[in-house]
Amino acid sequence: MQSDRRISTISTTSVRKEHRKRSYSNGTFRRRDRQDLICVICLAPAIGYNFDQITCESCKAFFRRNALTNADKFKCRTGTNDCMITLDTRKRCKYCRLKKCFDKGLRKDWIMSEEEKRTKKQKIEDNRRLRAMSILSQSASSLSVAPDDQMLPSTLNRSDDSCDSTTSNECKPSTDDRLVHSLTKIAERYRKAVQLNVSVIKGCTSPCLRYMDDLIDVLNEPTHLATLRLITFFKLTPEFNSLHEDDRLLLVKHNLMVVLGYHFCICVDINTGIYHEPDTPNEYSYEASALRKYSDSLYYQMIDWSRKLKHLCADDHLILKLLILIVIFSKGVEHMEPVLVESTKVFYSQCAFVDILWNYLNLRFGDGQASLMFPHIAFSLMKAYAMAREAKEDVTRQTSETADELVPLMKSVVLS
Amino acid sequence: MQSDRRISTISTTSVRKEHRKRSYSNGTFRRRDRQDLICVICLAPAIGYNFDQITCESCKAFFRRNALTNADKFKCRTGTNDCMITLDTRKRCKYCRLKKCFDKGLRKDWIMSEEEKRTKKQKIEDNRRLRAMSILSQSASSLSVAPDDQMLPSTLNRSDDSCDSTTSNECKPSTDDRLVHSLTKIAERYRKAVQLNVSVIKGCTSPCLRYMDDLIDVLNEPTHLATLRLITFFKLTPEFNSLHEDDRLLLVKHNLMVVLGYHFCICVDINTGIYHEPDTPNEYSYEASALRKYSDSLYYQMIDWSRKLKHLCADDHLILKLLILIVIFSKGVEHMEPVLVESTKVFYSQCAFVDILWNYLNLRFGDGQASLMFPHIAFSLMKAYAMAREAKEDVTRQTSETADELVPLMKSVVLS
DNA sequence: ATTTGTTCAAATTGTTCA
DNA sequence: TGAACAATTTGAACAAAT
Ligand SMILES: [Zn+2]
Ligand SMILES: [Zn+2]
Ligand SMILES: [Zn+2]
Ligand SMILES: [Zn+2]
Repeated sequence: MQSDRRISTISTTSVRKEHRKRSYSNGTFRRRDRQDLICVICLAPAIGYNFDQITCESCKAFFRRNALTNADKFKCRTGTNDCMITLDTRKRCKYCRLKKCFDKGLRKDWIMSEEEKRTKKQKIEDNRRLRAMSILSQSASSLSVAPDDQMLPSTLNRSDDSCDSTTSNECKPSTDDRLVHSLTKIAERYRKAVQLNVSVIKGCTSPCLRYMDDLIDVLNEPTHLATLRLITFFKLTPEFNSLHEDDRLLLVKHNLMVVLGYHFCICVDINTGIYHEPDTPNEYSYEASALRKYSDSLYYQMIDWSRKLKHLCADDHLILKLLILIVIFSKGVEHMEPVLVESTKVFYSQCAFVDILWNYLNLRFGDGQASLMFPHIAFSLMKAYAMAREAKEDVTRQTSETADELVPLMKSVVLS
Repeated sequence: MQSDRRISTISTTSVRKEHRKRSYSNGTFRRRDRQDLICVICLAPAIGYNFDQITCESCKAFFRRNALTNADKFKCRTGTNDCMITLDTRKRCKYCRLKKCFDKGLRKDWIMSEEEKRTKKQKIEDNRRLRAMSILSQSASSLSVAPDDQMLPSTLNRSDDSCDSTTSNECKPSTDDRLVHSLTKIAERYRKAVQLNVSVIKGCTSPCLRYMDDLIDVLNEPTHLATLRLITFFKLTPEFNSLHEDDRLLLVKHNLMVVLGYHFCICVDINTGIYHEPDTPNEYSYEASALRKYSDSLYYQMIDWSRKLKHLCADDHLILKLLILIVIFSKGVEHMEPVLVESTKVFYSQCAFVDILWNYLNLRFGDGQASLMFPHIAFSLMKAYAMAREAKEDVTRQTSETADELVPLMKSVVLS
């Protein structure tokens, strides 16, 4: 009101700000206006704000293309430097069109720099990969099994358990029962996860080896199937499925490669060198040596690591499945730059499964064994992370040209 | 309303506007219309707007060719000055055809002037050359090496940069480590760049001199290869590759000739007078005296300059490579008319490499030496720019007739 | 040989999509 | 928001008629 006299300089700025505020703070206002917006440059029907002013698509593109080029690149065609710019005339004088853009307050500093463009591109690619993991977001009920919402009873928050040895036997069977129940659930979920994801490759009735020609095939077939199954396994695990979606994506992205190592250990038979998902009699088997497609080094490391791990846990798949759950809840083993939304929840979930493992080890191998085994398990875990990183590097190196052939989900998993 | 008296111009304009509006404000209308447009001049099927009216191709060409010629060049064939102009009759009376063009509102001021035509032609030629440098635009990843995106840690802002592998002592070795790391990267990139561009001329197994007949050959063979390698070198340098494309092109266009001087210094052996890219045992050598093809004067200057520079930097190629990087980020040493889009970024990149050079000189020759050497380096640089300009003049002079024989990329580089 | 007509190349501009 | 695509509009170059 009192700014009437300051139109030329001040008002443009404040009007611009006003626009901004209105357009961003009040969605309905903006939407209502949408229908009859007109471009401040050429008066054509406009689509919304571009570079801080309401413009049509073409003026938006024109500005983006020309605002950063040298001012003296254009010359007014009429020599007046004041050509009228309308829908009809906007093509006639580039100089005046651009001048009007600046006069009307289109901001060239909003045009993305190369740097920003690259960042954005990267982000888009990331998102594309995350979206490939959208099965993570689909509701568990879509898995056509009744999802058991029941979190496993953590034996952690036990006023009882702390008195483990002190308090006597009456509370002990209760704890064991709970443990067995938890373990049963976990085994059950894994089984379901396997069943729910069947190979698209025509099965075979009798045991049958399938040879892999190159790394892409390894990744797109057995590893992809394993990934689907593992993700389903996690989705069937309420502690995981109840996490914030961003966290689920992040945890999978960062840990699944390691998980795949443990899964390999579940599937591989060291003696025969055959890789086969247990309890899937009609599915193909693969040669463990297909891992050579990553690199010979990785293959030998994986075999060696698997042998040791199998020995350590007496080839008890339940332990491996627990380790898988523990791994998937890991954060920060590698540097996990983006922070988790609910990192505490993730941490406690992991603790719960560590606790279950601890108790199971003591139950299975005798009291006190867990504490003896944990250091080895931890060491094995470190090794698994190292191999996962190496495997990713192998993939990155080998598929730099052919990354497109990877199914999108696997891109998310195996590329950095 | 008050413009009644100006019928002839205004009315055509408003009619035109009507056309325009209809055709542009309604996409479907326009598209449907495009099929059966008819020329306002001869009623033949038309293609779209030409000089502001819908015309056929031939009337468009006719108008372009004749509208700017003297009006009285033509006379009406029938003397009526009102011949009917149709598809069949349009050829009969040029006078009336042209008259109808003006009557219908074709605008002769939309025909490009000679000046504009020349500008456009120049632009096309420029673009053709730029496209010859399209290797600058191709993504670095297409170079089939993993592009290391890692900018060199400027020792300028030494705050973070997690001590990569050295958990060692204090700050000093960390800085040195970073320096060594940067230098290693640079040498590595140069090496890769050389490897990635191999001569198309059949190599030789044993050292073998290749004689140059004339300047064109010099430019098209060894200089072209050197150019390709240097451009690749820059592309492998993230600080360069992340610049705005326009800037990359501009920097190369303006600085590459100077860079080629430093590259010559890397390749030449003053004592033997042989020019040979280091570490390419199977490639031809050339006589340094091939520079006489530019001019004797330039040859002597180059040899003298190279000798001094080699002496100054103890023939340390790493220093020369650093100088090359510093040069490519130069702006305004010569008058660089068009302003860079991201000139600040360019400036800081250059500073980073100057910094690296400074530290390297102190490291290699002893603390405090850098400040003693820099004036000489700066003087040498001035000389290099002077020679580059002279070389360009030599080329322009000598190839004025035969410029077509130059490979396009070299045209961009050596023709001002 | 000139004029006319057609086809082509190129830049610019506009639109759609994610 | 930009990328990628499609359309428009210009002159050049060539082919065809006068
Ligand atoms: Zn507009
Ligand atoms: Zn103008
Ligand atoms: Zn016509
Ligand atoms: Zn006539």
